[in-house]
Amino acid sequence: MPNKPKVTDKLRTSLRQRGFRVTNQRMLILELLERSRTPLSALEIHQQLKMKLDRATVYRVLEVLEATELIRRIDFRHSHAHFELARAHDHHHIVCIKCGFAEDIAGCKIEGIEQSILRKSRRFGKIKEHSLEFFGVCKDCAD
Amino acid sequence: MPNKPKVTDKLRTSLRQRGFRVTNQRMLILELLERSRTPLSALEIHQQLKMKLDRATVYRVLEVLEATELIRRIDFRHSHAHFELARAHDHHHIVCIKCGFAEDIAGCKIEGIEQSILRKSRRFGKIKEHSLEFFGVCKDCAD
DNA sequence: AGCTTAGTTGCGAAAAAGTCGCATTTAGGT
DNA sequence: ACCTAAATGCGACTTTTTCGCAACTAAGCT
Repeated sequence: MPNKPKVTDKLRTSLRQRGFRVTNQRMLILELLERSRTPLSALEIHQQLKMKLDRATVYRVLEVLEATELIRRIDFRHSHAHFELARAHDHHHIVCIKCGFAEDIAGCKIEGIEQSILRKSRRFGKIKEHSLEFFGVCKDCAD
Repeated sequence: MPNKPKVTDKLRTSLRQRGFRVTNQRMLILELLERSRTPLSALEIHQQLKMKLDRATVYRVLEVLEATELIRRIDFRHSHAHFELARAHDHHHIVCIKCGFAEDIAGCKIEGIEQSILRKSRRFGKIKEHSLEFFGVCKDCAD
């Protein structure tokens, strides 16, 4: 009975606020990322939505969604970016340097230190985002 | 009178320990990264050492130097990787999302929490590295 | 509901980033 | 000095990302 369509509502307001339009392609990608348990690459997004949108559009949509802070870009050191829905910034990732397996780490360890960083920086006045990833060896790959 | 050639000495031992050879190309890249005040991309490294080594070699050397933990890979969200000398892990970075300018942040905020992460993880037994980058807006780009 | 138009998309091309196979060269042990 | 496995250069190639432009469409206006 209560609200199901949370992400798409947020999409509407976030995009409109900044003069962006609400399009099918943007919906599709955002919903896909919402459903996904793991961060997805541009290629994975394109493959899962094949025939629905163009590869170039995937990149352009991801750019807009990132700019509106609806999604977040993540670096797994795989030579291509991954993206995930920007829920509350409440987790980080740990990635296996051998097999690439990635797992969430619950809890954000960073909030609170951003102010002290800005106080010390000569050149920066604002922090909008951060990324914290750990790289290790998963138990399957341990020798 | 005391030791000047620190990094190259470390290169010798680190490489030899793992059965890698000490080559000119590996020296050149490591020394370049040592001299550089900022992390460099593969392209920048290749350009600065042009005529001394091939583009493919740059990537292969970077892979080896990263594996031996002599250098570290950094993600500035620029769709290509950057690399810096792995001194003590004593700093992070802050990157302007508008102009790309990057600055060091002194002091590592992470050491100490890695153990608690491993205790909670089902799949990981070892953390070898982490990356912590902040993304904000530098004063020149503030509107 | 139709008109308008600026924002978006698809398409094709291309740039940028990274990888691979193979012949040649070289580090480092004997 | 010789031998051999490791590393490099070269060229081709794949993957990842970006771009220009014509066609399409969201959303404001009447």
